[in-house]
Amino acid sequence: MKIASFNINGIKARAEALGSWLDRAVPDVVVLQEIKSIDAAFPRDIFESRGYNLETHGQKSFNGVAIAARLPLEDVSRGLPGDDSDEQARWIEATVVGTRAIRVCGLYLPNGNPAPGPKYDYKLAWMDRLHTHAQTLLQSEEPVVMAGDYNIIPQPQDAKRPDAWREDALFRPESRAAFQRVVNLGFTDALTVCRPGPGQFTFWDYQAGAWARDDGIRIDHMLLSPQAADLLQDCQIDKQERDMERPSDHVPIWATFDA
DNA sequence: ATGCCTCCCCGAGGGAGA
Repeated sequence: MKIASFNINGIKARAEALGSWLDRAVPDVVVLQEIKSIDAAFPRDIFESRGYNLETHGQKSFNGVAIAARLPLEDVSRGLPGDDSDEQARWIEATVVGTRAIRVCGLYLPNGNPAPGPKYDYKLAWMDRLHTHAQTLLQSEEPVVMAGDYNIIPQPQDAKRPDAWREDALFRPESRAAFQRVVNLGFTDALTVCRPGPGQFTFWDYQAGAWARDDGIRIDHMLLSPQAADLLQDCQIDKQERDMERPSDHVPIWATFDA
């Protein structure tokens, strides 16, 4: 089973690039972030014309996540538990059953800039809720994949110029520690297992020729529960998508599983 | 490198992103 994550930075602006990537990558499951659309306006045909089932958790203008699969999406849940007053659409999860059932979570973790400030407080509070929910997911002792835009640069080697990010909400010590606390529950960062080493980026800013200079950061991740890690076959970043017509500023990351 | 783009809203120009 091939599971992919893609921050598309606007579903309406990315219909062509996304469809082209789906035809080449052919993921069995894909989670999307920053759809920037309400559910009713989502161009479902991108997926349904290719035989995918689709569940969206949209929001007007900002944020918004979705999950699509060529198999049925079971037990769909929207929203990260832990704060009923949180109206930002940043979490969706569903179970996909191949030869094994996998609980697939798609997440769009808050950016948090400027830091410090209320947006940074929201990011850290959201990560506390993620930690709590991740514990619940682990208790199932089933394969769980938490994939998405974490807005976290885990290590200095995950940025071309780490010094430029020292004060940024994506790289501040509190941010990285909160990410590490989730990993330390027993999750595996799929890319670091399959493709260890520096310079593997998933985001390049539109500005200042960042892509041309390969001035990127790795902020899109796939965290696997122990039961999912046991099934892991491969994990890669589809870097070439950044060179396509009207690209997102992120590229897809995917992993394959014996399931 | 505290924003040189691009997205969204809409029908101008501001908010948001990372």
